[in-house]
Amino acid sequence: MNIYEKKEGLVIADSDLDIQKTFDCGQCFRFDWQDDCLTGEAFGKVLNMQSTEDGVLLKNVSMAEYEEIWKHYLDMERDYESIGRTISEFKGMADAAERGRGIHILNQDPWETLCSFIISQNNNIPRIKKIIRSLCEMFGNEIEDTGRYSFPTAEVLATAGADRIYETRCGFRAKYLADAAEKVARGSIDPNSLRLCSYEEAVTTLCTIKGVGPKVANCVALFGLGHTEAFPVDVWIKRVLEKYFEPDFDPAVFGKHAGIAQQYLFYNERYSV
DNA sequence: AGCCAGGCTGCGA
DNA sequence: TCGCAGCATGGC
Repeated sequence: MNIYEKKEGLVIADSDLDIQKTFDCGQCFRFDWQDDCLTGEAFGKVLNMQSTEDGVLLKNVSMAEYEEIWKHYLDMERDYESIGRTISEFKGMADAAERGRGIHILNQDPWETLCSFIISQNNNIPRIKKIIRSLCEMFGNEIEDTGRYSFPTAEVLATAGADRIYETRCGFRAKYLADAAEKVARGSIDPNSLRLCSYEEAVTTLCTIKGVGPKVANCVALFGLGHTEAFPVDVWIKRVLEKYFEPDFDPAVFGKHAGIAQQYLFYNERYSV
């Protein structure tokens, strides 16, 4: 990998990172394409990316900002090529690992990830994105006159309450978001601290929130807490497991790479071909 | 028009 | 403990 600054921004060269796969594989709902530019919000900032022949260009990003925020967000320090080789050695994984090459597991904000996947239940991706945008516009703050809004804090959502959250058209999930906001605002759950405890403890804690079950908790563990052994099972993954694996197959065999294997399987089944 | 969506809760057996 | 209807809304 080779990182350097130029006048448009920062270039990540000689990296396996594929922003198309990474941001279009359903782990993140805050980015959109305009032509070949990918723009969205994370950690209260706007990020603008483009895949160029030199590598991935992060527009108007300095080396300092990259080091401080985006390197970790984009999970640039993990050796995905090595992990991909390991995963592809498991029976039935070679194809998925090959097609999923370039996917990174984003290190998203834990609180935002929790809300995003509460919203995701029994929902489709375009509408999930729409609801999250409404939440940000109604309860977040505008980021430097960009017309884009930060994700609201738990305190703001707790104060707003289920009735006002309902105005985002999120339906029955409003009361779930309100419960999550209340628990976090009161301090009975601290999403950031769940990064530091075990995967099992994080999932158990998350499941005490109304509307959070095993699938949502595993998505939060994987996409927001860095617990890469998480293996979210949704309808797509259930289908994959039934089609290609033995009935008694246990994803725990992937160990700490289970979440990455899961993303490869999900992407392969859902998006490729 | 009608099925389905990166599921979960609450109920009944 | 397991199975399953119901859930709000809107994408396709």
